[in-house]
Amino acid sequence: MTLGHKVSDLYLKCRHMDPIPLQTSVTEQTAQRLREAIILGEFPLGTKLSEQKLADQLQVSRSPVREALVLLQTEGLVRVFPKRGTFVFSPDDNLTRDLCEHRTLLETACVALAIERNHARLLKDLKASFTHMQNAVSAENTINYSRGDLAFHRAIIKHSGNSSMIKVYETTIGPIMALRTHLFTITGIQLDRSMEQHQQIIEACAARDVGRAQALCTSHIRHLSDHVFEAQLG
Amino acid sequence: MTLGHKVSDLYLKCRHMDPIPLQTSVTEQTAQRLREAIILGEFPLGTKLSEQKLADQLQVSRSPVREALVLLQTEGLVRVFPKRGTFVFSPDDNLTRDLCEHRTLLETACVALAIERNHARLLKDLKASFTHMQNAVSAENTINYSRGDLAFHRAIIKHSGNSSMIKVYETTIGPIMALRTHLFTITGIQLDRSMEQHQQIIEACAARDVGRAQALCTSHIRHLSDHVFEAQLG
DNA sequence: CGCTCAAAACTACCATGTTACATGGTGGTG
DNA sequence: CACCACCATGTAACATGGTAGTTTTGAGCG
Repeated sequence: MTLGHKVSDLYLKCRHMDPIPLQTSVTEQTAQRLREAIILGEFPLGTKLSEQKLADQLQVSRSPVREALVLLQTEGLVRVFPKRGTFVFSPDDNLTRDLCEHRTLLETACVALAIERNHARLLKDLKASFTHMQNAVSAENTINYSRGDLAFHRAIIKHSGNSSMIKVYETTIGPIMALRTHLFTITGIQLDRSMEQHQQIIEACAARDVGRAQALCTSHIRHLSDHVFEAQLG
Repeated sequence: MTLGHKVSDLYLKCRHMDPIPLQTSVTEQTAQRLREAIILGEFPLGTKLSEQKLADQLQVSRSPVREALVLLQTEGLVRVFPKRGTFVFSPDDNLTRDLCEHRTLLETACVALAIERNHARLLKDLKASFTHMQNAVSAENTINYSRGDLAFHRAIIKHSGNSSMIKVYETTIGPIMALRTHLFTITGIQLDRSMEQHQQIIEACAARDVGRAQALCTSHIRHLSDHVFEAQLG
């Protein structure tokens, strides 16, 4: 279990929306480290998380851990049962369906807004993420590929300009990313097909073809959920 | 047997706290009380919340208060500035716009899903809420009117059947409701017009007219946001 | 009279201690 | 042998105390 990230690295990674994060509390650092750990699959889904163990590993007291777990619960990554313990979320069919349905709603709405409001910046970030993913594919680095993929979709949300949706997207995509990580470790993923889909989304955005971009996002997410269900992950 | 009661009896009573833990922690109780207080306008928007004061008022220690504030922060009701304090959220133009845009997205999506998936139950709850609001209007009880209004829109979300959207809706509508409460205290609201809008939404849902229901929800929310902007609340 | 700086008061933040609850095991009893 | 009450242990929930940082205010100085 490798929780030993550098705080500064994590801080840079989670800087998508913080308006004024001049000072970052231990609680937030702890939350970020745990978030990463769950998303990257270092804790198997459904396992119990001991506050004391986490506190020992992260070299902090239990208070920040507790508050971080409260945060992660609102993001759907863990489930807290009073007096019994905290567990990493474990998906069921319904939850996966709901999450993907919700993500589709958000991304289709945001891609329309982003094309309308921030066309240039959207394209810039999409292309940058795409290049990042290409490099990851060449290097066969699945972790970096995931990061690029995440950045790609975050760009769509971010450039919608809607702070509320940006915030919610993070809490929606967390469990999905954790699921996908699990998927990676079990079945792998069809990288070239995924790359093609992203490429098409970029083209549709470049052409300001909102309808096509939305359709592509929808099918892109559907591919993922189908994949999850095939693997019977939930 | 020397003792009066058998342990097994107690076990039966609290056997399995299945879907929702019936044991509610002090933290959640605290969060609920603070949530209500903010939404009902007991704390003016933007005011500073002292952990110690709140702990004294609520007769608990500071730990539950802290964790409750973390919760409320994720719901957008308060804003925590490390080492500086916790403040009730104060809206600006952009936030209000974003929240209403987001709420519109959720409600239009959910009303379509609800009509498709839970038509009967949707209508039942909508009508019940409507009756509740009518009674509140007769009694000139604005608090009850707010509750009914909230229940009305929650019904739409709930019967979409999407757990992820249900969860997010709460965190989206919290600040909006707080804003509306503020609006009430300042300018009042056109109750009859609002009632008419709700009535029309019910009719559209009854007729399974998805497009019309969505359009009505959109304009309903737009009325609210216009009202907020007119009052220059944010 | 206004400005600067420093000290004090306040506050959040984190650590530690205490209590209460849940769980697994064991011995006793029908 | 089976079942159930009791007990021990581990863990979470809550309380409290100490520390570091921020804001404020007031006194001294320009």
